[in-house]
Amino acid sequence: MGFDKELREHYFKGHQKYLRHISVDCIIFGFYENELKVLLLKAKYAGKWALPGGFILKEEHMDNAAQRILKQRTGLDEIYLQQFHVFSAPERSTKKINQGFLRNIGIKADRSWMFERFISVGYSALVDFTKVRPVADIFSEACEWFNIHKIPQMILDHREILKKALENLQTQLNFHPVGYNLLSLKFTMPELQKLYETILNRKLDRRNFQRKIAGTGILKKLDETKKGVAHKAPYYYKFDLRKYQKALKAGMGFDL
Amino acid sequence: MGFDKELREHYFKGHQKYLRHISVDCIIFGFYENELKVLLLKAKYAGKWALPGGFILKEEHMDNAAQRILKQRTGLDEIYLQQFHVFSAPERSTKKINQGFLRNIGIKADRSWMFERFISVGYSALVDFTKVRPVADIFSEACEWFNIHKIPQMILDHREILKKALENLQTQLNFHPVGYNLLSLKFTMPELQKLYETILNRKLDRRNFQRKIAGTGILKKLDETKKGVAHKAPYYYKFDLRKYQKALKAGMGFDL
DNA sequence: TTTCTTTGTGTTATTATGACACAATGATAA
DNA sequence: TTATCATTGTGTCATAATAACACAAAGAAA
Repeated sequence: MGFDKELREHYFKGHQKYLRHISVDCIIFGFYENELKVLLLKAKYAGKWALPGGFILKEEHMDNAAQRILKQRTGLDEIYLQQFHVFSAPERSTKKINQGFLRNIGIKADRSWMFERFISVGYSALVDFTKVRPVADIFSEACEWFNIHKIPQMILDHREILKKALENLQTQLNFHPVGYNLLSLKFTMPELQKLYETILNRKLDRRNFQRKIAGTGILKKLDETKKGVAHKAPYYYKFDLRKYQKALKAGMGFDL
Repeated sequence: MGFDKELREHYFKGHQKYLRHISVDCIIFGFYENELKVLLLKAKYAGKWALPGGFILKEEHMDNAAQRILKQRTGLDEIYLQQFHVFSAPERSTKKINQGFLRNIGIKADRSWMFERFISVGYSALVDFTKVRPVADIFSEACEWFNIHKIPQMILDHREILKKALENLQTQLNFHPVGYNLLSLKFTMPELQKLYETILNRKLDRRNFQRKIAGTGILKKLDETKKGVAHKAPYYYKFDLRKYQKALKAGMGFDL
């Protein structure tokens, strides 16, 4: 079958295309139905889940490698992303796991470049959940969203990477356009607040939140209100991109 | 001569010891005579200066590689350091520069691993200037401190790396023990303030600074005052390490 | 003894923050 | 048709943090 041929190709000839010892792992954050979610892949046979990842082409910028990988998994171009940490423990990628995987699909390869040690650079990506069309890679049998607080068993140190990514998202909240990238173009104030609450994992005062956000001037209130909703309909807002980016550089100027 | 033998060894056999394609570059910050300084190496023949750097042993944690490199350049153990960014532009390390260097010292080697592309992880280190004993490496003819605002011509993208390191130091100021690592055990309030002013590159109000720092409870005032100084003698202070580390986790709780 | 610069310790006006109240809205139920 | 009720929009107030500023104490130098 075609997949196996592609896999063999990868194990035996991948080192001609990619840099050795370096990989990229992406944490793709989305926000849907008031939940913070991450996109994960189910590793074939292993039964465990994995972060979307890949390798760096010999003449490719690492940021572009991350973009390429993200495009393949989500279908989206120009995703907002940033590197947040390098994971370099020598024991983090073990030969055994990879070899076990190969045996399962009937490939014998003891000296593949894939068995060498890998140092992985973690990238954090913020995407519009509704625009993503998840696609599994050749190592995986599924590609699905998971609630950040209901993560399944994961391979290698991927759980640890995920944890670090979330911590990073929390501490850097005021320096990155989470609202713009995780929400749709139009959104209501309660939606924006819920996003912040979900990321920070704590309640915020509704009135103070509104005052502080409004105080930065990054929002444009629309005349339109949300339709078909019980109780009082909230107004829609859009970001004032110029002011948003300006405010982010200075760190938004408020604590929540 | 011994150096050349070591160099040949490195170019021809280094790939047996080290991971390919990955290097570590360190920005070593020190504070002396009210100036923020960085430790640089003068590249042999090139005439330009370079960041202290090196490679990762095949079974070594990247953090340990950085510690090992720092130990060799400064003589110090257990230096405070943190990774801050990965530099991965494919054109950042050019074959030409390395080959030119080799020609200058009379070595012919077209296919050395050193000519392959390198992705470099930037580490930021905070050290006690007075304890450092600078030592050049085999690629360098000198190892010296430079004022952060008087940086000489540098090789490759090292200037850019330095810039990013400084930006990182500035934005992360409240999350890292700059005072504890850059000053001596005993220090005066004006010294601490000058450190902050130098890093942030702006003046701070003397009285407000003192109040905010004192407010965190991270300082212990000593009975001793500084001797042999013109005008009123300032008191010495020490850090209350327990409270310092606690305060850092929360980000010090103040803006300067 | 006087001068002069720097340190130590205030005060005050302004601004930001957290805690809280009430009227307006509009779908749903009576 | 009207009442209900959860939710939104907007406001107030007490408190805390901040910026701006003043003056006395120290102690070497003149």
